[in-house]
Amino acid sequence: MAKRPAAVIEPTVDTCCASVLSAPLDETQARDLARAFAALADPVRLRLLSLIAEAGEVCSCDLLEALGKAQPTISHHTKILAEAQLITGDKRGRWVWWRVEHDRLAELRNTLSP
Amino acid sequence: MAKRPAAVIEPTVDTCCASVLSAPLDETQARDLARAFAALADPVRLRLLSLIAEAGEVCSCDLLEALGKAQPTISHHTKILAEAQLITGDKRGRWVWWRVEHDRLAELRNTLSP
DNA sequence: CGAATGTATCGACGTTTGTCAATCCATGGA
DNA sequence: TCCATGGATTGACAAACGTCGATACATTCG
Repeated sequence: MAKRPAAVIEPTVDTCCASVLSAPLDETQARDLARAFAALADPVRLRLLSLIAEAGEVCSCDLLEALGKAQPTISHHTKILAEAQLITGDKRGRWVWWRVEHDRLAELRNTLSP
Repeated sequence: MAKRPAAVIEPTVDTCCASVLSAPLDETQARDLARAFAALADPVRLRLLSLIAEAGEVCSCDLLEALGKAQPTISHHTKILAEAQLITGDKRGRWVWWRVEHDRLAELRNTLSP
């Protein structure tokens, strides 16, 4: 399990999003952050994310049967997660391989820190 | 600023929610977590949360003018945040004083940790 | 090339969500 | 007791969202 490429990650973080707790957000910050959390506000997307995280890399076809949803539905959800930069897709041959953007996840985590 | 009562907080944490990244979520976990993130997925609620966090304690009347929304709208949002256990309201006299549930916020933060 | 297959896009449908005017409830002061 | 005030609830409406069948696009294989 977890054939993630070892990775050293987590260098460039928290240069993007303001913390919710440190100072009142202006409307733009609030709108952007809300959009990011909205990507996490769906059970199918959370399961999708956790499946990708566990496997390291997954192609959409695997997600289909794992989640019991129609193919356009899965495609819809991967798109939303990708737009939120929580996953990225790599099209290799006929398949798209998805992996988690751990840096982005850390950014979001930081917005909830004091 | 920040007249928070000193507080020692952050003792009992992470006994509630499974991490999104450690193992695939089942449908129940995913549904509950999604509901929690949905509470954060609205710009008005994020600003509300950050206003309460900054002030330590705020009554709804102050939030009204700060956010430029009608009173039922504010009431609606505080209810959703309270149901998600992200804030708690204390009715003292005629006013309700809101404060942030930092423990709950830490729980959510942990669900995004590896 | 043409058939097969993995994904994305489109269109439609039912549900959920954010918003506010009107109203109700509860508390405190006259 | 009566009135004033802060907040919650109700009802209505428009916008956004999740879902899937049909279809289009792209790549691979024969």
